[in-house]
Amino acid sequence: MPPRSATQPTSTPLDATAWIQAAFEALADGGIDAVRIDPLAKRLGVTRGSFYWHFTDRAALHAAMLKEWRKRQSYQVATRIEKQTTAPDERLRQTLALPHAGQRAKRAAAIELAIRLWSRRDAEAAKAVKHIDRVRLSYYAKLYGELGHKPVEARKRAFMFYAALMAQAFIVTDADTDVSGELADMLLRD
Amino acid sequence: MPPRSATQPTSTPLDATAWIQAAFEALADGGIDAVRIDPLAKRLGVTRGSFYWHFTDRAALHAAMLKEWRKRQSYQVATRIEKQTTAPDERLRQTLALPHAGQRAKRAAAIELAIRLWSRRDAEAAKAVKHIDRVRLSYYAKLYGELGHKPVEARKRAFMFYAALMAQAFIVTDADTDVSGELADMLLRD
DNA sequence: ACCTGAACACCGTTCAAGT
DNA sequence: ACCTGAACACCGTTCAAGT
Repeated sequence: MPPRSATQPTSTPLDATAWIQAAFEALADGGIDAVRIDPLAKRLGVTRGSFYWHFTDRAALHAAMLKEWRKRQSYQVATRIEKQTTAPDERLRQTLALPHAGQRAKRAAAIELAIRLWSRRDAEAAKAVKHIDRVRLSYYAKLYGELGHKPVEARKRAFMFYAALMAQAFIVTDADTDVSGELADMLLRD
Repeated sequence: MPPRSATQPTSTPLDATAWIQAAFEALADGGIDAVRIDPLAKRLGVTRGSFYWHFTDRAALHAAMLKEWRKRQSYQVATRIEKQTTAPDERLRQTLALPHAGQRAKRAAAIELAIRLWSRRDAEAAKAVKHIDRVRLSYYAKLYGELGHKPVEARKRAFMFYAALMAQAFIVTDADTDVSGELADMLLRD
């Protein structure tokens, strides 16, 4: 049994976290249907049976994934940017630049997409997506508010901003045609 | 092998129709996830393998089900009522009374619900639902138009009418508290 | 505390062989 | 034309037994 590398040095006992991490890997690769216990076990270098020490069943893993995603996204939306700069328009610009941070961003986009697909057939996933959308939109609206826009206008702009952000993450584009700068100018003018 | 009764006298060779019919039975009972080849085969009194003479795979069965549903619903929306009466308001009243036609109606409602659930995670199912919704709404709007309402108003009323029809079919209610009459009065006044 | 191994159950799919 | 039977593959779940 060779694997178990990306997660642990070489054969420390696994914990639930390792399974969740592997699950996100599979999710990014093949969507929620690819999150199957048997392949995950192989990937982690353990047997199928060991999964059941950490989770009661597959549904429990799914629930844990959603919880983790909610946590990560709620944290990221503001904190990562807040630390780097304080001007609201700079925060918006930097948020818009995030999808270009290479491999990490690609994986994040894949997970984002997979969860949104999943949410079409799973009520819990749908709840998580709805929640995160609300969190993000509120944050962007807050920033636009700080730029002097009235609440209704700020909400509208926040929506357009979010749409642009999504589009950037999901639409396939050549690396050399990065338009995030122009996009930012557009979304921030007036 | 005893079964194969509801469909055929006693052991005529099956055709695709028999599988589709059994599939709808399973759909009404347990949703799209209950439409599995193995249980269907048992229900039909044949082996799993025979399925593959009629369909290339499970997806083909799903596609056939949607095609059949579209056909049936497109036909039913108008034809069944058109034959019985000619006055538009009477047609609306009779449409509203349909969900009370006992066992048949219950099964239809179950299928309707199952397909709508399914449509949340299946693009083809979603297309079928969208199409049928359009067909139904157009028909109701046409009837309201014949009652003298202007197009926009007719569309609004058609929507409310459709909503009421759905609600009647899906909301669990005591048999003795049939409100379809009052509903019809409300939806047809002015 | 964490995992193996083996077993069971349930299915989708394929296909040669039957009638 | 329609179906059987057997095989294969892939998984979820359980659980006694190991360390």
